[in-house]
Amino acid sequence: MDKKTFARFDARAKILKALAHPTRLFIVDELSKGPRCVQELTEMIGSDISTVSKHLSLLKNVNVVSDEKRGTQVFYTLKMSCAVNFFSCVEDILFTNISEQMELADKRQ
Amino acid sequence: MDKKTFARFDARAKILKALAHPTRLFIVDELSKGPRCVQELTEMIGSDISTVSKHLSLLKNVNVVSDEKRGTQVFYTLKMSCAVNFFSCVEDILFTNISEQMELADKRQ
DNA sequence: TGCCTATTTGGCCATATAGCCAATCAGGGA
DNA sequence: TCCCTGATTGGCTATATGGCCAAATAGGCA
Repeated sequence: MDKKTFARFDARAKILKALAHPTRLFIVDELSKGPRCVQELTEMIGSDISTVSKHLSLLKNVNVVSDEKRGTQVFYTLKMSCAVNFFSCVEDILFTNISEQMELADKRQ
Repeated sequence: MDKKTFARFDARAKILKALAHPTRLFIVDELSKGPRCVQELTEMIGSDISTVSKHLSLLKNVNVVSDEKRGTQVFYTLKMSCAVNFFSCVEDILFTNISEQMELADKRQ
C-alpha cells in the first residue's frame, strides 16, 4: 500500500474511530434529534461531565459535530446529516449477527 | 443510559470499531472487488501475514467478511454489501474537513 | 471584584490494540 | 511419511484509549 492510498484510508479510519464508541454513538443519535448542551448529554449518559466533554471534543475534531457557546453553556450540533443511512448499514450487519446467533441457539436445542 | 440502550449502541460500536483501521478499510475496499486470499492481501498491504490474518479474523468476528478454504488457501469475501453507501457518508465528512483546512490555509496567506 | 455554574484540560491508572517474531496447525504433493 | 506453502495463534512490547478526580478556564451576575 503506497503512502497516498494509506492516507486515504487513514482519513476514513479516523472518522470511524471517532464514532466507534457506545457513548459517542449515543451522542450522535441524540444530536440527530437536535442540539444539546454538555450537561443535558451528561445526565442522559450518566458518566462524569469531563468524560462526556472529551467524547464531544473527539467528535468535534473530526467534524461530526460542531459547538456553539450560549452564555455559560456549550451546545453541540450534529453536522453529519447522513447519519441515518450510515447506521442502517450497520444495523443490517447486526441483524445478520443476531440471526446467526439464533440459528446457533436453535441447533443447540 | 439504561442497560438496553447501552447494549444497542455497544453492538453498533463493535462493528464500527472493527472497521476503524486503515488496513481493515483497505481490506474491505479490496474485497468489494471480489474475494481475495490472505497472501494476496498481505502483498498489497505490505505488513506481516500474521498481522493481516489478525485483521481478517477481527472483521470476520463482526460478520463483515466470511472465509472459505480452498486447498491451502483461505479466501475472504465481503458480506457487507452496503459498504459503498456507508463510505460515501464518511467521504462527505472528509470533504468538509478538507474544505475547512483549505479555508484556513487561505486565511494564513 | 468575587462568586457561581458550565465546561475544558491535565494527570493518572487500567485496559485494549497493533505489530512483529516465533511456533503451531492444515492441506497437498513427492 | 516428510516436506512445503499458506494461515493462524501465542507471546511480547509499545502505544492509544477511556474513565475518574482535581484543577483550570470562561461567562454571568451580585
